[in-house]
Amino acid sequence: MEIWLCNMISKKEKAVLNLYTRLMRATNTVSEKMHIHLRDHRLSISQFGVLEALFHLGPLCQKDLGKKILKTSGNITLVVDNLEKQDLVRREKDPDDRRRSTINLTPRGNDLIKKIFPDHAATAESIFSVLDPGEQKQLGKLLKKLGLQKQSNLKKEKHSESGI
Amino acid sequence: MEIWLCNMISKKEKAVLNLYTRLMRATNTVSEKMHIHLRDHRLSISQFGVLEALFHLGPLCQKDLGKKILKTSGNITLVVDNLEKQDLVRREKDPDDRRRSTINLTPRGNDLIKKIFPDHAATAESIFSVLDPGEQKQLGKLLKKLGLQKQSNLKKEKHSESGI
DNA sequence: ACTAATTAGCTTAATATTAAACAAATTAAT
DNA sequence: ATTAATTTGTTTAATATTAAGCTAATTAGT
Repeated sequence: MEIWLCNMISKKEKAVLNLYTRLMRATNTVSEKMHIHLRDHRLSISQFGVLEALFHLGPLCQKDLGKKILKTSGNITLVVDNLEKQDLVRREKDPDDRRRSTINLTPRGNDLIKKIFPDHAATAESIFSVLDPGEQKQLGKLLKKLGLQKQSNLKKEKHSESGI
Repeated sequence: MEIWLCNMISKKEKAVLNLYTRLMRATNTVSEKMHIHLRDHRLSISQFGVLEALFHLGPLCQKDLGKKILKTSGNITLVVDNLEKQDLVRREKDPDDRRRSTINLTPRGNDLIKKIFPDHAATAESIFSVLDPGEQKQLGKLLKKLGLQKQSNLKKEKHSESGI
């Protein structure tokens, strides 16, 4: 069962692939759980991400929202469209730069996110409670290192926004 | 900017949300990089996952493939359909259980995965090389703990009163 | 044997996501 | 000032994904 590995990849690469798998599985587990309570409010993860970002950071343009929730601009257009249909956010033309619109929470959107955010936080705490505080801190440190890598390490990128 | 946190969530919850964000960002960074070289072969991550699973584990039924690459059964049906169209895998009726079909790699599929797998492994190694071996081991341990949690920790109902 | 429950896979409908091409507005270069 | 390059957001087309419901096949309980 393991013989094929010998002539294709090194032991080191095998260990790293295992690590990759674990990262994907952990993320999958966590995302699924985080998604459960959002479904009760008919919010996708992206929609929640937008509401949360606006709630925490105040009004943002779509570009910044995209950077925040790690989605493409076309996707943000749709997410904001759908949130606008539900009267949770409102586009407002930026007078200083007429390419931009500023996305604002409506009172309804503000109420909603204020209402469900504590649940969101409690869910996250419950999920990560399998790790003790020291482990959580350590995990955070390692994930930060991993997430901060720049695309330029490998191949070319499409739109290199600095923050991600 | 931080005042709102005080009366909504605890410091502990805030730390955990930060950890959650880092997990998502790290996964996003890693996935994007892993995806780059697959695009050159016109494979989605799911498609590659199926080929890789078959390559490593031998023929599998769709249920097992779903467990392996963490996708729903309906999705597996489509992924296998598309791979079959490209003559990379082949469904074979299981004579012992006629509900099942066994998914096999075709020679073409076998050649492809054999050809691109080393690149895949090398990419993974490059991505995770920002962590030293000790850190990688530690990260693996923590992610395993996180990924192994069972749904039963939280609420497991699929749809609540609202029905969606 | 008969019925009920479960399982595997498929289908359908709705949504999500991306990539690519595009228009309009802004900024930089000369 | 005029042109070229960049940026922001939208549109479009293709694919991905899930949830829910469905059929057929199998298994378990009686």
